[in-house]
Amino acid sequence: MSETHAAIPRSRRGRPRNPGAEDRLFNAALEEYGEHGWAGFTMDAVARRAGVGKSTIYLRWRDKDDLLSDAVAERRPNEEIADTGSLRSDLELLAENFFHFYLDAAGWATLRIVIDAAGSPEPLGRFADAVTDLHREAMKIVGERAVARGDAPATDELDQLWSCLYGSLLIQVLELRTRHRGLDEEQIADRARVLADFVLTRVRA
Amino acid sequence: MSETHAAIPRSRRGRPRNPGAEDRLFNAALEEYGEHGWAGFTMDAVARRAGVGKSTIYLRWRDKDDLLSDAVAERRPNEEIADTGSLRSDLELLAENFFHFYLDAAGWATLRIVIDAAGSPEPLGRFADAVTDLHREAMKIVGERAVARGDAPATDELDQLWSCLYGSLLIQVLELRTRHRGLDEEQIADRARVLADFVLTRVRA
Amino acid sequence: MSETHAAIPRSRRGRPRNPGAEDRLFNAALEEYGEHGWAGFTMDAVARRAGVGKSTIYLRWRDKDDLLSDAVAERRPNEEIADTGSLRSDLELLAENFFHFYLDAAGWATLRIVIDAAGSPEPLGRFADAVTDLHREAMKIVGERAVARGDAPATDELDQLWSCLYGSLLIQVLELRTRHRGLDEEQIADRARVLADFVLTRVRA
Amino acid sequence: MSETHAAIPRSRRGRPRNPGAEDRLFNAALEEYGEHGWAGFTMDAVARRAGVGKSTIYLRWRDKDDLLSDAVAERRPNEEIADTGSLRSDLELLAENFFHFYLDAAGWATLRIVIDAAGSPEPLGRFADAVTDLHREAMKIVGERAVARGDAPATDELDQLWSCLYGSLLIQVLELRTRHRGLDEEQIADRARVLADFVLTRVRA
DNA sequence: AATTAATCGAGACGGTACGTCGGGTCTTATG
DNA sequence: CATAAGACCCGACGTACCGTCTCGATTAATT
Repeated sequence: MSETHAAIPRSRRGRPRNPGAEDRLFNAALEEYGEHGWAGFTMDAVARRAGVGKSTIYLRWRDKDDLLSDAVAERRPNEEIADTGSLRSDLELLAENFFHFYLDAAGWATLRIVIDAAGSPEPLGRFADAVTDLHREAMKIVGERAVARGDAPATDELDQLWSCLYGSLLIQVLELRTRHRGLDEEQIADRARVLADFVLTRVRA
Repeated sequence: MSETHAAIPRSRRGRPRNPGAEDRLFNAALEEYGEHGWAGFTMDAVARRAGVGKSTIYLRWRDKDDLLSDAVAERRPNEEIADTGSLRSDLELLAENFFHFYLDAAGWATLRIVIDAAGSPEPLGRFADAVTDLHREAMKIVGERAVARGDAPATDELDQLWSCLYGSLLIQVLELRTRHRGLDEEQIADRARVLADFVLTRVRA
Repeated sequence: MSETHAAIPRSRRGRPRNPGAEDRLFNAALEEYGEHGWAGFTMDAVARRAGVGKSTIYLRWRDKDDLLSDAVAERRPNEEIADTGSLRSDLELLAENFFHFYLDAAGWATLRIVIDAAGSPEPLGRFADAVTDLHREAMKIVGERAVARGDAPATDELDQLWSCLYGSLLIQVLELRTRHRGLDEEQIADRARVLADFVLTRVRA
Repeated sequence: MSETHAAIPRSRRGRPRNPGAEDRLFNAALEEYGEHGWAGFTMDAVARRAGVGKSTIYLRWRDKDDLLSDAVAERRPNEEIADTGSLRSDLELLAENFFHFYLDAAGWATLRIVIDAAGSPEPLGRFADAVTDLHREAMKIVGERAVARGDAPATDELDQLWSCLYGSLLIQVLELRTRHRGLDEEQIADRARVLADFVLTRVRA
C-alpha cells in the first residue's frame, strides 16, 4: 500500500528526493482533507501547507486520489493485535483500536475514500479491499486464537461477528462525526466493552 | 426534505414549470453520482442527461448539494414496516428493505452523501441526521411492537441491536459494491435471515 | 484577418458576448506585449487588465498566439493612401504612415509576430503574408497612380523601390526602439522626405 | 561577445571543461531556436540535443538569453570585407555576405533576437547594438575606401544608403523565410548586384 | 599516491504560467 | 414567467519549463 509510488523504480542518479517532503505532504493532505472534505481539498493548498512546489507532488503521485490514498495508507492502524489471554478482551482491544483509528483524521479520511472508491473502476478499488482485508485479517487472527485456546467453538460465523462489530462501530463513529463529538479514553473503553459483549452473546450460546 | 425547493413561494403567473423535468433531473443526478462519484459529478452533465438547461436546475435548487440531497430524499425507502406478527420476521423484512435500498443507486448515493456530510458544517448535516433518524425510527417501531407483543423483554439495548444490524448490512453492501456484485431476491432473503438471527441471539438470552 | 474568431458560426441564442470585452482584450494584449515582450506576456495578466475571466479569452481565441495575432490585425494601419497629386508626396505620406504604425505598440507587436511567424508552420504564417501584402499593395497603388499620371515611367522596379523604402524604414525603427527613442511629427516628416527622396533618385534617372 | 562567459575567471584546477560541449550547445541552441522560435525553445531540449546535463549549461551561461546571445555571436559573419577595387563590387560582396548570413540558421536567429531585444531593458539590448554596429561598421569601411579611391564623393548619406541596402535585404530574407524558400549562389549574386545597383544610383547622381 | 577542486550526467526542487474544466451567475430569445 | 442556450468570472486542475540544488562519478593539478 505504502509502496504505491515507491514501486516506481528510481535510479540512484540525480538529486535524491527530499526525504522529509513525503511525510509533510501526508500530514498536509490529511489535514486539508479533514478540514475541508474532498471538495475544497486542493493540491495548491496541500503544496503550500507542506512548503513544497506542486511539481514535487506530481513527481511522486499521479493525482489527488493517489496522494490521498497513500497518505491514508501510511497512517493505517497497527495490525498487531496483542494476545490478551481471552477472546473477550482481545475483541475489546480490537474495538478500541478501531475506534481510535476512525475517530482520527486519517481513519476518517480512509473511510471516505473507501466509500468513494467502492464500485469505482480500478485505481482506488484495490485500496478499499486492502483496508477491509487488513481489518478482517485482525479479526481472523483473534478468532483463531480463541479457537486454539478453546475459548470458542470452531466457528464459520466469524464473518458475521466481524461485520456486526465493525459495522456497529462505524455507525457509532458516523453518528459522532455528524454531531461533532469525540470520545475520551474511558468512553471508548466502555463502548468497546459493550460491543464485544453484544457480539459474544451469540458465540457463548 | 423534498420540500426544500417547494418552499420557495411561486406565483401562478407565467409559464408553468415543466412537470417532467424534476423527475428526470433526480434520475440524472443519481445516475451521474452513482457512475462517477462526487468528483466527476457535474451539473452540466446532469443537465445534459436530463435534456434541460442549467438555469432550470438552479431555479429549483440552490446548488449541487441541494439537488443531490433532494434527489436522494425523493427515493428514500418506505418507512412503513408491515407488522408480520413476530419480531424475527419483522427484522428480516427490515433488513430486506435496507438491502434493497442500499444496493440501489439512490441508497448508495445516500450513503455517500451521509459520509460526505458527517462532520461538515451545516448544509447536508441535517440531511444525514434525517436519513439515519428515519431508519432508526423504523427500528424503534419494530422494537416497540415486539415488546407490546411480549416477543421481547423491554430493552434499552435496541440501539446496540440496531447499530449491529444496520452496520453489518452496510459492511456487506460495501463489500458487494467493491466487488461489483449484486444480490438476487433469494440471496437478500438469506442474508436478512442470518442477520436477524444473529442479532436476536442476544435478545433471546 | 479580424474574422479569425468571428468566422466561427454562432447561434443567436444564449447570452450574447460581452461586446466591449474584445476591444479591451486587444488593448490589454498589445499593452502587455509592448511592456513585457513575448516572455512575460501572460494570459492571466491580460485577463486581469481587461477585467475579464480567462475562460472568456479562450472562448474566443485558441491560444496566446491567436489572441495576439488578432489584436495586431485589428490595429493594422489604414490602407487608404490619399492621392496627393505627385509620386513624391504620395511616397512621403506612405512613409509617414508606416513610421506611425511601427513606432506604435500595435505596429511593433506586428513586426515581432511577423518575424516569429516567418518560417513557422501554418498558423501565423498566413498572417505574416497578409501584413506584408497589405503594405505592398499600398505601394503598388501609389506606383500605378504615378505611372498613370506620367509621373514615372512604367517600371518593374517597384518591388525594389518598395523593399528599400520599407526596409530602410524598419531599420530606422529598430534602431530607435533599441535606443528607447521616439520621433515627433516633424522628425517623422523629415525622415519620410529624405527616404522618399533617396528611393526616387533611381526612378528619376 | 563570445567572451561573455569566459569572463568568469576560472582556476586551472579541477576537471577541465568538456571542450566539445560548447560547440554542440551552440548548434543545439541555434537549431532549437530556428525550429521552434523563442517560445518552444527550452533549455531541457537544448541540453538533450547536445547530450549534456542542464548544469553544464548553467555553469557557462547565466540564463537562456545569455546562451542564445552567445551562440548567435559565435556565428556572426566575417567582418573582413575584401577590397575588390571598386565601390560597386565591394557593395555586391557585402550584400552577398549578408544574404548568406541571414538565410542561415544563426543569422536568422540573430535577427529574431535583435527584434526581441529591441526596446527591452538591458540584457540583450547591448547585443542588438553590437550586431548592427558590426554591420554598419562594414558599410563604413567600404564607404571610406570608395571615398579614398575617388570612387564616390564624400558623403553623409552613407547611413541612408546602408539602411536601404540592409533593410531591403532583410525584407527579401523575411519574404523568403515566410515562403520557405532559399536561394542558390547564383540567385544571391543576382540579388546582390541588383541591390548594389539600385542604391548606387543615388551616389552616382 | 593522496588530496583537492572543478566539471559532468542526471534529475528533484520551489515557482509560475499554461490551456482546460467545472461551479454558479447572468443575459438573451423563445415558449 | 419558465425555459434552452450559452457567455460570464472565478479558481483548481494536471503539465511543462525555468533556474537552482544536490547527488555520485570523473578528471586534472597540487600536495
